[in-house]
Amino acid sequence: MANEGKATIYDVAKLAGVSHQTVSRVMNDNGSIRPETRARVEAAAKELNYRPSMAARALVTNRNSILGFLVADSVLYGPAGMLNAMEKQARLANYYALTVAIDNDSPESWAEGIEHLRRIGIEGLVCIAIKKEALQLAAKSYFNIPIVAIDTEEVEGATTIGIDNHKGAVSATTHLIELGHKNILHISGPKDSIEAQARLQGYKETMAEHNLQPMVLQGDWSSATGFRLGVSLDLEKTKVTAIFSANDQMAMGLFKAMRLKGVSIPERLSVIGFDDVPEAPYFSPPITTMLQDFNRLGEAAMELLIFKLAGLKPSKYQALKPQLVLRESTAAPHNG
Amino acid sequence: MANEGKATIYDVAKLAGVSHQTVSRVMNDNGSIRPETRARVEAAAKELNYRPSMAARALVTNRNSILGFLVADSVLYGPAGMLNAMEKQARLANYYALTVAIDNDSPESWAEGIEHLRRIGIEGLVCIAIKKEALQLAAKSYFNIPIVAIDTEEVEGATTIGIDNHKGAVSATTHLIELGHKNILHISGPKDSIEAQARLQGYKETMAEHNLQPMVLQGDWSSATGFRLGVSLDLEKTKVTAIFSANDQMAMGLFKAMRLKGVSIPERLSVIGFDDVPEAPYFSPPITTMLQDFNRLGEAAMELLIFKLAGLKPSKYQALKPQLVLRESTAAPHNG
DNA sequence: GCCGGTGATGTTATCGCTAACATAAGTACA
DNA sequence: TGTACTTATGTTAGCGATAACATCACCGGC
Repeated sequence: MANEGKATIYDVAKLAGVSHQTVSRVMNDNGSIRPETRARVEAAAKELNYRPSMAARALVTNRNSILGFLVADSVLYGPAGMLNAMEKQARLANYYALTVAIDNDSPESWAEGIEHLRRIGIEGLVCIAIKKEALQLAAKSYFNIPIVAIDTEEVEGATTIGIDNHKGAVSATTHLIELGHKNILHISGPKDSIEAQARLQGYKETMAEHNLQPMVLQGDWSSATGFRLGVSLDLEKTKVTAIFSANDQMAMGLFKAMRLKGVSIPERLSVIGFDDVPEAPYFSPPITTMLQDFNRLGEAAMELLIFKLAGLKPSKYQALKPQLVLRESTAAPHNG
Repeated sequence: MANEGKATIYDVAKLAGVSHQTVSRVMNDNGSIRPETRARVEAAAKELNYRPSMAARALVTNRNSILGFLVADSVLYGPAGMLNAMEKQARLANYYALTVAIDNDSPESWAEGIEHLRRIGIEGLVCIAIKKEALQLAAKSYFNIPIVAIDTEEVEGATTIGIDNHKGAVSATTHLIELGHKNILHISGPKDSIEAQARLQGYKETMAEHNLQPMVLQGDWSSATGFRLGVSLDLEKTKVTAIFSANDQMAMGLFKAMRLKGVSIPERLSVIGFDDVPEAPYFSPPITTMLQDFNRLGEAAMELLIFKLAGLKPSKYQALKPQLVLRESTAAPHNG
């Protein structure tokens, strides 16, 4: 414990009575070593509390075992959950997770974050919830390392992975239609979000399939906007009886607006959300929503990246389908 | 753009017509350099798209500019927000944020996470929301680098920083008392959380000061437990008219239980939470709570760490006091 | 009994930097 | 006008690993 972290490969070699190269071979488990020698080296390493210098290793191998995580909105439930899952997964494969948080709305922030990662040099990159343009910039700067992007548009130089937002939106919309609703409004996510667009598309197609007229209000993921849209929405005039909100946050804002207007959910208005945030069961009423398994998604993304790092061609990725979670915010329309 | 990231200090030196050491001096801004020489070197570096090798630098300086973040529950709003703020702050000072997520309930997971950080070698460590025992283990393993811990018990070898949970609890309790409540219940956080204990203490002291009888139910931060406790609580028998919940999550569960029992908030029961999660304004009713500024806290913690890294004695840290956010879940008791 | 092959180990060079010392050209002062 | 500093730069050594090549037993087959 005394000379904490100071022993080098030479110290170990000396104590074990072998050459430093033999120690290196034992540590990296390559080349052939007599079992007895290996034992001696391992004992010496343990006694000296030896840990190889990552810096020295990185210098000579040109690989540092660090993966970069470029993330926007890391405070949100989804990205935070994925980061968590991915770090654990990366660690299992002996990789380090270096996170850089950027601001989706500031191109300057993209460049800064990417430059930061370039400086330290990373072996692979994961981009989470970042804008297409930011991803493109990253891909251009990093064209020689594997990149996995989660929930983004396809971009040259990066492999994209995500949940099947389209199918999720179809399920959500179908649920409302099957309950008997005809005037179904969609509150969408921001225009520059690929997930938002996929959900919008799924909604529109499902409506069209049932010969129903789509109605869309543009949102931005935030509860505040959900609230604002809810306040200004005229249910009488539009005859809306159900709303598909592109995420749970906006649905929360919507709920509040409806409470204020005295519109009861689900009797007068059905609402379905998307994500299944932890708070969802505790809304008033508990919200029916589409569950996304961020944990699995994070794990899948990391597996994919590690595959690519190993130089293997990953098998085609099977997009995860969100699951309908039935709670109490949807019901049949009040007057058929 | 072609030989991406491959230029070395020697290439730059050659192009600029100087020695590699001069390049080093320009890059590190030390020693004296003729302005004209500096300009030539900088131009050469730019032309070659030169970035110093962190590995080589780390090898020789024995410092790698990496800070470790040991975090539990990184998915929760608080820790996630702090991580975000701290990474940005660290980046400003040219440090890298390497995150390791551990499981507070598994000592094995602590050891694993800490060993991971030890392997890569870090310059400083931030511990967020981790258990006392885990922090002690970390402090023991890292006694030669600065450690800053957020929201933990004081531990030898680490500097602790946090918000003033005690004062926050006093404010929350006082708010209820000033409204006229006498039978005030506290739903606490887990026993092994220092924050929970400080809040509990603040509650008890305030009650005692006003000659009121404290009542405590043991919680664990989760909405599910808040719900369970709310269901089993007999308001008639206990005469409880107000509840101070140690966090907003549990309050959410409580709200749901009360809705089910037909107890209206705040008419029949006042509830105050703690944290001010983003969803708080959208609860039904919007919840009165104690705001914690996680952003500021994260920044303060990082400033502290950077101070210590520079070898300076940081000035005494001024704990941030949570702010009362008045919303609609508290009111005067129904019958005076 | 000589030869090529394999298994186990040692030796040397090298990765790209910074530290420490060396050098050369001014600059100030006696 | 030489000594003593400062300023600006160059030269050499070494950080702690891995890679590549060298060495030396020992083994089996002819």
